[in-house]
Amino acid sequence: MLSPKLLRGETDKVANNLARRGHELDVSGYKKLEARRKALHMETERFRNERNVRSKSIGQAKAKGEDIEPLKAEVDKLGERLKDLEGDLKVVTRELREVELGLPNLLDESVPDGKSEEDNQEVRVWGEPKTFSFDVKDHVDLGGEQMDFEVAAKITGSRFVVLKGSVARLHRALIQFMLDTHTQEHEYQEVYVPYVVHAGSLVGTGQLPKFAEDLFRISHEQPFFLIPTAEVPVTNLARDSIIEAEDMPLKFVAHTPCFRSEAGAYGQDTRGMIRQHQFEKVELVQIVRPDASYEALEQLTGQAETILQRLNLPYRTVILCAGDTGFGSAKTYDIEVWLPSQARYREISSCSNFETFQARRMGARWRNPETGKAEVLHTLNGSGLAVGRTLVAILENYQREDGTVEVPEALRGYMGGRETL
RNA sequence: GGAGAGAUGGCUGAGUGGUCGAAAGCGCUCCCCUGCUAAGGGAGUAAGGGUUAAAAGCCCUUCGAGGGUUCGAAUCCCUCUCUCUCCGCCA
Repeated sequence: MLSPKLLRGETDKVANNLARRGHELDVSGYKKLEARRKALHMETERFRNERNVRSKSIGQAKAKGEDIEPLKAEVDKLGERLKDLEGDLKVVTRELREVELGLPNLLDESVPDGKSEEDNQEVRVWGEPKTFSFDVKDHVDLGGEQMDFEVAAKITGSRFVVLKGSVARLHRALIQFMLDTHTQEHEYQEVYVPYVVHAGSLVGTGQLPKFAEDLFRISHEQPFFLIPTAEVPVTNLARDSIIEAEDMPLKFVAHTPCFRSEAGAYGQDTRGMIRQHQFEKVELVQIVRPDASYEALEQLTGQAETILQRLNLPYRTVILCAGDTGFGSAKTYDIEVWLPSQARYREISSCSNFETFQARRMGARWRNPETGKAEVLHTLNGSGLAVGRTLVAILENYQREDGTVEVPEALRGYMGGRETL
């Protein structure tokens, strides 16, 4: 959510920034609504004041033993009008909040213009796409019987997978390796969190109210959802709280499954493990002082890249252009790993600075020692990394001519010393 | 699942219809005193919003959430959520 003050005070400026994303803010509609809210608000306050003052005088009159009946009747009438006003104000406030919750974040100045993925800018490239002297197979062929989409479809449906044997173990090894690296070398605290969250948490991180169709909703009575990313429960750790400056930055890493309905992705990446309804991810989250968030974004992105470097997987990092930057993000780097079967880079991590966008929705603040006040903090997150896609990248990049796959050196300790899958 | 207790400011914790945005303590800030591994005294200290060029001041809202009673609710009633204790069940 944007600062209501900023939105009110500099509506046109905000509209211009949002236009870079292709989001059109209805300025006159917003201004009209806001003007109505303000008028109602002031009128309501006036009536409340009147009521409070008079009620107090009734109390005093009663204490003196005076007749208070006529006074009561008078204030009673006032109360009726007040009730109407409060009702109207509530409706308008709710409408306005709906509008505010639907607005994406402001973009950082360093975000390049552009409409789509094609306008993203390469920031750096690491490693070189390996050349193969034979026809490369994709991960589905390489996984063979140990990557079973058919049985998963029987159990559940499309976009699920069953992993077996050494592929299942490699999958688990990747999780361990990522968690160990981030906790031991990058000083993240490992956390275990709920995979089911209520709507408030999703509003906090920005998935709701706008992107409900991307989520799996469970339970009929209570609005519970499966998490689409660990970002939701982990960032919400700071919900409704005030963090002391000396405790910052808070750095959390969590491994969780992620569940996405992938509505609207029909026909995309239907083969293999690239796009699944359920996948594992190791997620990095930082809760930081506002003046430190951009430094933290660079750090966090670099930490995610470390994993690919250790696995010796070629990748590149791009900065997302205005049109491709996610709803809540002010600035996002995507890390893309090289997939030989597709002969192109594919997203494996997305690292974003949300500035105050999520914190404001969540009520997450920190105590600024300079002002002594509780102020809205900044949140960031990034995949470190998407486990399923990392598995895909390993299978494809480490394949041999005979269809076997070499185990990356960094993972052998997690694989009982095996050198081949 | 059954029975009971509770939810108050950064924290602990008083407060059962008006003078309570709320005692006290802790913490924090400032000042005074003191010279020795410290302590003592005083003052201030909830958040959000409106009015303002800004501040002061004034006003509104907020005592888990939502609804209700009342001229007036932290305080009474209803619903919900969460926490704790005991019993039952259980990975």
